[in-house]
Amino acid sequence: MTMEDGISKSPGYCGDTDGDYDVLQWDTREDCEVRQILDRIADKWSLLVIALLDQRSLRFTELRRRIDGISQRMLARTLRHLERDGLVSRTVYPTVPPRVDYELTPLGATLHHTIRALVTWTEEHQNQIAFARAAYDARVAVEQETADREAAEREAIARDVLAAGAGRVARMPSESRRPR
Amino acid sequence: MTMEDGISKSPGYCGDTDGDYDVLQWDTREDCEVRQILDRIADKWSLLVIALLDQRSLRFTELRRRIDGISQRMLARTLRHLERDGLVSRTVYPTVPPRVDYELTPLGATLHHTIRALVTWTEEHQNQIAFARAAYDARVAVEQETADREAAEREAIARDVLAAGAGRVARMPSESRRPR
DNA sequence: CGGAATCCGCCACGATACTG
DNA sequence: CAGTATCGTGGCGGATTCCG
Repeated sequence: MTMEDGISKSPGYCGDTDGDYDVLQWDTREDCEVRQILDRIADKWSLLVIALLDQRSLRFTELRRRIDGISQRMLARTLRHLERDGLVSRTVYPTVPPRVDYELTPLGATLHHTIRALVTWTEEHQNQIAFARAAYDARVAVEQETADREAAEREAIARDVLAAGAGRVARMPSESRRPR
Repeated sequence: MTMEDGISKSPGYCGDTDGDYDVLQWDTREDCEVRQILDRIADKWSLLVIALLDQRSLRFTELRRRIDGISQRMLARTLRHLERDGLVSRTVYPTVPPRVDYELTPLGATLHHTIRALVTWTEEHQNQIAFARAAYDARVAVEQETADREAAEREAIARDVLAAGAGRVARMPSESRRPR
């Protein structure tokens, strides 16, 4: 049992939830527990699993087939994490072909609403984001191009000066300049 | 310009947002754009930056100091990603000590509510999760222990059998079986 | 079928140093 | 001050194999 990943034995509270927290101090308490939990539930696969488990309980292979990009290792890991966090429950039927069902716990069900909100936001704004990205990329590309041109120009000038400085006549080698 | 990370030039749509999407098919369209955006905004630092930028605009160093765990590299990267996605805007004041302000765009402001919801959920349920984890860990520890004991027992039996077999005729080793 | 264990590539992230 | 460039490393995640 290598334990491989960062499952800490001791939760180690760092700040209680007394309800007196301030939005402006939210950042300070960030790297305690909230951050960790957030990273866990918002990771690559957890969102998917929770979303799929919302309506009905599913078996391991069913989940595997529905998610499609996931490896059995990652699915097992994700499910164990979610089970550990009390978000999904695991029930084993000791039949001849072993069968294991996963379903959302009440706690997991409450999370689902929040997750849906996030996903919905993403869906609703993905075109805006795509547009913003395209604009940004275009702007960067232009800047890059002009920077390249200017750099080439400077280089050509430097070459010219050097050539003129180097002994003898040396006619303008500016012909070697490569406009792009 | 190494481009280092996965900033793809071409967005590459894979499913339009025609409003006719079904919750049950949400999983299938997962690995297209939504997943990518989700990973971006829910990553380790973006949430923090957006949360901090909610009320007022901040300079680079101000953000750096407030987040505290972050390296200048990650902050720069995060800010550029958010800028690219059109969630924060960057304004440069060409003063003698250069000054750069970051603030949320309207789009970024809309995201803030959703993020707050997620964080709030986490804050409200972190004790439940901690409890579930403790219970899970305890259960696993117990199972682990019993498994170890049984393994040791089996090993002892195996040793007995081998010793009996090595020593000539070997009387029925079934006596060494430990009924449980 | 439902995993656990092992090996391994790769890249995300952090620390450091340099630029404008 | 506000970054970029370079390097080193831990761990995430995939492929494979074995077990109950």
